Amino acid sequence: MITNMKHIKNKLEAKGVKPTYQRLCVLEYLEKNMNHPTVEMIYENISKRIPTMSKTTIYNTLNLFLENGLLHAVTITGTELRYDINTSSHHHFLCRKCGKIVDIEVKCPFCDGEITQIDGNEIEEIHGYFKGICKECREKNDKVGR
Amino acid sequence: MITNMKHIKNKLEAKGVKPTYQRLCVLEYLEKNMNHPTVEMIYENISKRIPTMSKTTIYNTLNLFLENGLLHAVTITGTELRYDINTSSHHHFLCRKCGKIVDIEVKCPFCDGEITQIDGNEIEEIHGYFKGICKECREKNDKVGR
DNA sequence: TTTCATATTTGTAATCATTACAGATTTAAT
DNA sequence: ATTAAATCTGTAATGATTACAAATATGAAA
Ligand SMILES: [Mn+2]
Ligand SMILES: [Mn+2]
Ligand SMILES: [Zn+2]
Ligand SMILES: [Zn+2]
Repeated sequence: MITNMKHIKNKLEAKGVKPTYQRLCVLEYLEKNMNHPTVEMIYENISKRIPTMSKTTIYNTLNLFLENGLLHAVTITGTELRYDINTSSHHHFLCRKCGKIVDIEVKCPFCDGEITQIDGNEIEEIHGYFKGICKECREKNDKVGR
Repeated sequence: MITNMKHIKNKLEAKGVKPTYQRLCVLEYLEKNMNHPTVEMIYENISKRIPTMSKTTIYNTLNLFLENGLLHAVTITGTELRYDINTSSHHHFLCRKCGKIVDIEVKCPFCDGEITQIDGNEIEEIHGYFKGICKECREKNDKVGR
């Protein structure tokens, strides 16, 4: 995947978002790190290079991106929002050991977008996620011999 | 459904939780109001009858109930936890108009408990919910003629 | 190029849900 | 009645997010 600045800039302009320096930085981070980061993670990374970057700007930028469909917010840990540059319909897995969130591709009957109603309720968004122990944490445990 | 105090008391004792007055009140509220309430909703209701009830006790009690499997927490709005006395495997629908959360019975291949792994990740919990406009809000809109 | 209105960024204060904590009260055994 | 443990209460602290106002940058008009 190409994540150069030109591509980032085009993506912003295609959505009618003015490509400021701060916005380019945030979008670049999201494209390079597809880890469903927290605001804190984004801020920590960017502020190392740009010490003047304000955390409020991260919040403002992410909310702007949300409004313009550049990303999705993931409510899963319960304590904070996670941001997802992958806006296609997919599910998630949260590891209770290492806290990692990974994408899950499931053939869910609702993800196809064919079903638009349930019990008379009109569906606009579908959210699905699993909690448990991720593959890496399981393998790590096996090595220790538990 | 029978929701008298005797039944409530038995349910607590069956899980090894000492049936104090405050705990009985909280569990009674949850059984009578299966609306996936917030802490605030529970507190507002109970504190009317028992003005001495502390909000901290509501939190403590709900966390105790969670530990003992008396209820489930639902992470769906992103701003606060909702509590669910229905501990069977089911999904939810959140109305973006009225904020109501209702149970959804879906025949999801994961809810059966047959699938225990995805991509090597061990599944312990399954969470699914939909967002949109609930049946009642849609009908209300139709009446107005929109 | 100056001028000036507008958009953006920044830092701090406020908000809100939740947890931490310590003192008061209740419970239950001696 | 004593007393230790459990529970409850009120307040303070925490942490994520938003509100807000001042500072800065942008971009068009003069
Ligand atoms: Mn994702
Ligand atoms: Mn439910
Ligand atoms: Zn893990
Ligand atoms: Zn509704």
